[in-house]
Amino acid sequence: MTGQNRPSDAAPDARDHLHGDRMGDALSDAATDPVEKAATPGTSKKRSARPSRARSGAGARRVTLAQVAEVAGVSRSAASFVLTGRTDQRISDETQARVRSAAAALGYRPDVTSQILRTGQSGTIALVSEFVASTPYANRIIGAALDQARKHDTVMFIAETLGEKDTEERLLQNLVDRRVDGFIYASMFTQAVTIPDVLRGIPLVLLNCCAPDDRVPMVIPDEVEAGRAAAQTLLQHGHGEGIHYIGGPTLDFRGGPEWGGRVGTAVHDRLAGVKQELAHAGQALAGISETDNWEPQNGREAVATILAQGRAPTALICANDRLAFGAYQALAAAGLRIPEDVSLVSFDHSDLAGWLQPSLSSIALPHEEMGALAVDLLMSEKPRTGKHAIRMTLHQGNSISAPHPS
Amino acid sequence: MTGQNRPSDAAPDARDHLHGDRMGDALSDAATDPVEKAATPGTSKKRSARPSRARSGAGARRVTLAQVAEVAGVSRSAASFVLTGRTDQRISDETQARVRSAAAALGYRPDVTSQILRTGQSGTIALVSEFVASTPYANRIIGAALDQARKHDTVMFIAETLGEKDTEERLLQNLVDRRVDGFIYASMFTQAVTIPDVLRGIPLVLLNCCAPDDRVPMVIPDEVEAGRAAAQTLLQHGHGEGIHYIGGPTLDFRGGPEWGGRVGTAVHDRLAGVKQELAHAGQALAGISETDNWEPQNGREAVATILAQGRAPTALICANDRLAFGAYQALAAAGLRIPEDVSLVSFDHSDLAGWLQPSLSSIALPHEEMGALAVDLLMSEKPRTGKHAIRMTLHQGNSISAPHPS
DNA sequence: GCTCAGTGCTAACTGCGTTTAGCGACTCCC
DNA sequence: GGGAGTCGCTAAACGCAGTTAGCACTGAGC
Repeated sequence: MTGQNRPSDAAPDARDHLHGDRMGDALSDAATDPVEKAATPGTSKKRSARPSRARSGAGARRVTLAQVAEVAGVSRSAASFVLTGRTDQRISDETQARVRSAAAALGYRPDVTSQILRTGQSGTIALVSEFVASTPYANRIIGAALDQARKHDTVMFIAETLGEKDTEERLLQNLVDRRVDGFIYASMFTQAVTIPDVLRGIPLVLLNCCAPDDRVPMVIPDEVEAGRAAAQTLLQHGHGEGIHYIGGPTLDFRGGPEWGGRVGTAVHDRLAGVKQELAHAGQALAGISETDNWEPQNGREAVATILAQGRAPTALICANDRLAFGAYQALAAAGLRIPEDVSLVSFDHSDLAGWLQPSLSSIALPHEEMGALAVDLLMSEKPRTGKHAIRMTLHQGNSISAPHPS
Repeated sequence: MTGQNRPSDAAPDARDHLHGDRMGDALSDAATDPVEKAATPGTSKKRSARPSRARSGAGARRVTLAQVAEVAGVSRSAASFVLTGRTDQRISDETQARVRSAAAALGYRPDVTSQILRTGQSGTIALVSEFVASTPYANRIIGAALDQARKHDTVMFIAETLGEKDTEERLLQNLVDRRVDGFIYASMFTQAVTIPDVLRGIPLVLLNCCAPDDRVPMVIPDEVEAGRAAAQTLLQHGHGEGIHYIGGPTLDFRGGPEWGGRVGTAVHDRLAGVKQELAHAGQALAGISETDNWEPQNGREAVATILAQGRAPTALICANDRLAFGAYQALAAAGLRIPEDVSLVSFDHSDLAGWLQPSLSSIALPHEEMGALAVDLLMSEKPRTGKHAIRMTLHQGNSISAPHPS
């Protein structure tokens, strides 16, 4: 990364470095190595002999506080007091004006690194997840969180671990080293997590995941309520005996077997809510199709199996939109119409729900709301701790009607 | 963000700059809470080799280089030389070993902020984009880039501007202030961009976008080649006269009218490649359906219109998978079978392609490859500048067959 | 004439790792 | 034995802003 790839060939700057690997070399023998190579690119052996002719172009300007002070004819301290707005220090209005205009004239920007070094605070937060940014399922969490951070006038970084503990450790340590002031620890799908040790002692909000520690605010979708809503809308349309559930409670995802259908997961809670609501109306599911995964293929297979077994259901509740997509395909293949022959309701309300024909009634995963709330909680002085269950709301499509009189 | 939301109820940490009684806290705390304490360890004068509470827990308070040096019985300079692996400095093997074991014993981690302040380098890169992380279209760019960065032993941050110039400016400035060593400036969809001034003078790679400046490496998909491949596969299956293109050249997206169908965009190049290949075989498109957008609805409407006009095409080339999805729906509604009656080929090879039945033949947008290459270029000493066109490869589905003998 | 409070500012130190200049001790060589 | 060279290390400066202790001065009050 030396420098052919510069938009400006004018000015080599201090960033020039070669990729020797300093820390790595130094400590490679220490197997237990606590001082792991902090990915510090080396300046070691042949440090570029380039004179750091420093600033020239626009990007390189580094006006220091000392320069501002000099121009304003005051001490650095005074300049600092003015620019940091310290009201407990007495600086005459006239001097304040001089400092401010000097700063403006020089285009002074405080050096963030020094500020961090001195204050221990960076004024930034980070959203750390395994796969939220790098997969197409929960991205809107990110957009909403960024948007909210902007409203709080805070810069938010996104960091992604790709699910590897080792990477996570390094990444978090690096962020902590950079004095990130607070963390949002997010998960692509709702699950239980262990709070990494590195984060202890730093403001934290869990997003779409939960931990046993009740002192941490956790933002999760209210899946039970969502399940109830799904059942309710079908009941309201007159369905009752012929409701079949696809998705099932045994889904393993990545959480390992012990995670499977535990309380607090989409897998468990959506179904639990459905059952509750039906029971409340004196009904019960006609059947449950457990699927290994929640992709269209699984939906197709499940529906095909159900249909092969005889009586077609009057309605299907699918654990997510992709399963529902598969159901659409299988129903079409069997010559059954939606919603005339079979009604469908699903969860997530992804783009897919709007793409299908007829459009799919789906209960939205409130990713936007969750992302925004997580930021609000992190930024608040005294956040309410524990679980914050966000309501999942039904987005009506055209996939539900009264049951076909059979 | 003061700190009720702490997983650790241990009181103040370095982040609460209560500089008044910090020391007191640190000491009393060392007594009561051996685990992690935030406050800066006493200004060190007397206290010699404190017990190696090592890296207990994690918020474990910063061990400084001075402490390592003291334990090892050398000066800070010597310790620094050893730990940074400066081979030009003469330190005996024995001293080196002492320093290293002291560092290990204390769980020393260099303070990144100080390193940056002194060296002007942070050992990190950043991927900045408008909507790559926050929308579900190009996420795999991120996963691949992260993965590659990890292979280079470098931490990569992700930053997202949400398309606002103002936010972008602040974000980039912030990252530059933090001495990010290099940038990948990425776009959700292929487009021309203006390189922000802040980035001048800093290693840069453009990803999925391009700029007039030839000194910058740019990674873009080879859309013309992709268009040719799409046409070619249809020609090979015997199609010729009845090929219809959906997507059109007038798509505006967000680029403004002057951007529309410009060379170097998916909008323009895919179609251009198709035309080239057909012309080469002495053929031409039977028709082009320009659509305002590239969503399923647009595909449905386009196909409905084509069918209403009379002769059904033998094959459709759709500018992306979502358009193709709409085409599937419209063809099904018209009772036409895929591929028996109409063949389909499309671009992007998103998940959707695999979900459809029959599976959709689609030419992959090489997001993984692009993300990885961008990182490689950024990390390389002397990257090849200018455009790097990445091959888009056809993923065969079951949506193409020989044309129906009409 | 002297204290006292308030005003307006500055010198000096802090954070922490990196880097330069250079010092004492020893060896080598003519 | 005197100069040069090497080895192994240290003191001190440096990067930059934030923070504390305190100084010089003015005007009021007794």
